Amino acid sequence: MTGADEKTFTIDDLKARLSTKGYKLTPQRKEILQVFIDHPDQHHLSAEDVHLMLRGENSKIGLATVYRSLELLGSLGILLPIEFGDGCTRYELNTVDPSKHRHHHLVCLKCKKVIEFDEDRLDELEADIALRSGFWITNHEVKFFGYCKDCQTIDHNRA
Amino acid sequence: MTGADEKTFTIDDLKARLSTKGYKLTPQRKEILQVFIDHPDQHHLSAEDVHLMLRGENSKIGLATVYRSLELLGSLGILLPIEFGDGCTRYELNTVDPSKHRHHHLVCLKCKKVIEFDEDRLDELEADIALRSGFWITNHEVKFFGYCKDCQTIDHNRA
DNA sequence: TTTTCTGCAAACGATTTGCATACAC
DNA sequence: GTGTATGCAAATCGTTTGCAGAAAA
Repeated sequence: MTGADEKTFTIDDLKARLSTKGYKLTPQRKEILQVFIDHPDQHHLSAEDVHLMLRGENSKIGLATVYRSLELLGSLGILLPIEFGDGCTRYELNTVDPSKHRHHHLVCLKCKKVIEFDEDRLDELEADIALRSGFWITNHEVKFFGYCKDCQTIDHNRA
Repeated sequence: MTGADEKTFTIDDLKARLSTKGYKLTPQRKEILQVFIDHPDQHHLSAEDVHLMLRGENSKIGLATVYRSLELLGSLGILLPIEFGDGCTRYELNTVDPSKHRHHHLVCLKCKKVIEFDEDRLDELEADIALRSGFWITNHEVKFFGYCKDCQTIDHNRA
């Protein structure tokens, strides 16, 4: 559902952004970005997800390094953090063109399944809000909550 | 900014919803709902916020009970959970009319300030998504992230 | 060489849970 | 009375941090 051919970040981009801010290009930071590049289908990776995937590839990276690197890549605008209320912060690869950021998440309250939508109709609203609030808006996030086809049973009150 | 005169839930509503599901109306559950009713200005209360407020009012309620009750009131549709990425789940009082749920949150990435907006333009999009996905959508959540007037300094990369 | 980065383990903070008692129904 | 709810304390889980050694620049 999400366009898989939008331009995202490369290892060279990582190198450039790191050095601009005085950070170093380490193998661990490359490995982590590579995980996101190599798995365009698996967005929404948590620190533990990334850690397990790298360990599975013979990396001996530490979990703390994964946490630190995910936060760093987030602050560099290479990854975007997202919260689905499942108790951990997840990340997805950002796109180079900020106007291409926009997609929605549709979350099933019962099975926790997450579906993505590319479409966005909030640019006008964002402009209004920026104007009225004086905020410099850098991103927005839309989530719809409900029950997917499979989970639409009689009682929706108890998982 | 949020309409303060929209109809929200009362203790009687709580009683009704609890008994429908076989839950008991306890003084603790009443106290907690009352906190939200008594402080329409202070939305976004965390479990610890509620606990401290009640302790300040001579209640001897336990923190675990606050957590359990907030989740219960959430599952009854009386409260709505929200996440602002500050490390804890917060709740706000729901409105009786589900079409009145809609408001946005504008979050400053630097000072963590949260501003609310009533306006919503997503009904049409929600209908589209429901139709295409087969989801039964019960709520949606929109957050804009950026930097408030006070925090618009030169370097936005480090808090 | 100099400073940043890493891995480990311990610390941390929010939330959950086990259990005996207390209470709503 | 009976089963649910509470309070407490201990346990849990995701995440952060201190520190000594390793490695970019």
